[in-house]
Amino acid sequence: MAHVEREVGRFQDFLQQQGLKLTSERVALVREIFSTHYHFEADELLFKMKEKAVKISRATVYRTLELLVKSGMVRRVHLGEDHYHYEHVTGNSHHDHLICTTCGGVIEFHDEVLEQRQLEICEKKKFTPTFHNLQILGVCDACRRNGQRPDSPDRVRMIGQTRLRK
Amino acid sequence: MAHVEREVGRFQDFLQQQGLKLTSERVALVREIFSTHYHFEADELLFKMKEKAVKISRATVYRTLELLVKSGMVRRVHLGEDHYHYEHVTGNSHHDHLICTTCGGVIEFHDEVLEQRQLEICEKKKFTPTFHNLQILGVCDACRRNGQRPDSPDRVRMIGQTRLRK
DNA sequence: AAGCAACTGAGACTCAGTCTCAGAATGCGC
DNA sequence: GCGCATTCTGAGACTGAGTCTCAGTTGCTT
Repeated sequence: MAHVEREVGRFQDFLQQQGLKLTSERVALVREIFSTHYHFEADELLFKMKEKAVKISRATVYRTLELLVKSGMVRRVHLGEDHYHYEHVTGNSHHDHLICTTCGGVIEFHDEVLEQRQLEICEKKKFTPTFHNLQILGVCDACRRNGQRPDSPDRVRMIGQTRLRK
Repeated sequence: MAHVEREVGRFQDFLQQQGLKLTSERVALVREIFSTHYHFEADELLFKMKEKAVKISRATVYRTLELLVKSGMVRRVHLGEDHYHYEHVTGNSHHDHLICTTCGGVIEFHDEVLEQRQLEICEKKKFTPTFHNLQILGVCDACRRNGQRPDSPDRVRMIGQTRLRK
């Protein structure tokens, strides 16, 4: 919990610095975000707040997420679905994702070799990178053991669209 | 043009094999897709057809794209925007993307070191990969020379949302 | 404590993508 | 070449994530 309050403080600093205000809605959202979910969706957050009988409108959820992204405390990521997900930014630790197309689970990893090689590629192409985004889709250990075949004939559709939906 | 007709043939083979029909709309779309655009959006395609006075409904565009994806001739990709893009699948050549957040341009690349390393990571995590997806966002050579600063204070918002829009 | 800028909620709006269904076209069997 | 089941198409309603607007509210500076 102390940890969560530290995040609230960080956010307050950011807001103050921008001439913005720390409202009760913003505090509630930051607490919710940093007390549990590592990866989450905007609608999920909206739902959780409603569950807790804290009334916060959709517009406010999106507005606050935008501020959190600007402040660098939260990052917006694509996880293979057709809408955004968000995740905490802990320190500077950039990482990428393995996404199980069977259970929807997400495994994070960070690999220096990969990072370095990407920089080399950018240099070769005279490209100045600011950010990157790698998702590897497939089947996790648990799902594979449960007899899920990773390579069904329909795999293209699975990955592209429906599998992760709903 | 002969090249385009070969793609039409490939699509016809696929349709036949699935007990589906080769309609004039499908032919027109395949021709349009494979005669120019390497990367394209569904709406862009819809617009181009309207421009050429070929009347094809949105539903048909999306349905045909779905079939092309299933046939393996086209791939659905995320290019950092909040909706899908599509690209040709030429042979088996998988590749990833450098995306310029200033001009919206896309540079493709393929790198075996990167591919290999990803497989190693998956192995270590007991993850069975089927597909992956890497975008590196940044500023291309031309835009950098034009004095665009890659690291503006607003960079997070730029990358995450607005920059590529519209 | 006042005042004003910033904030909020409700709901209208947008935009990509999907679905439905009645009418149209394809192509297989003859 | 023709009939006809099957598949396709277009129009437009629908969905769901996300954005915008505006009138009323709240935080914070003085």
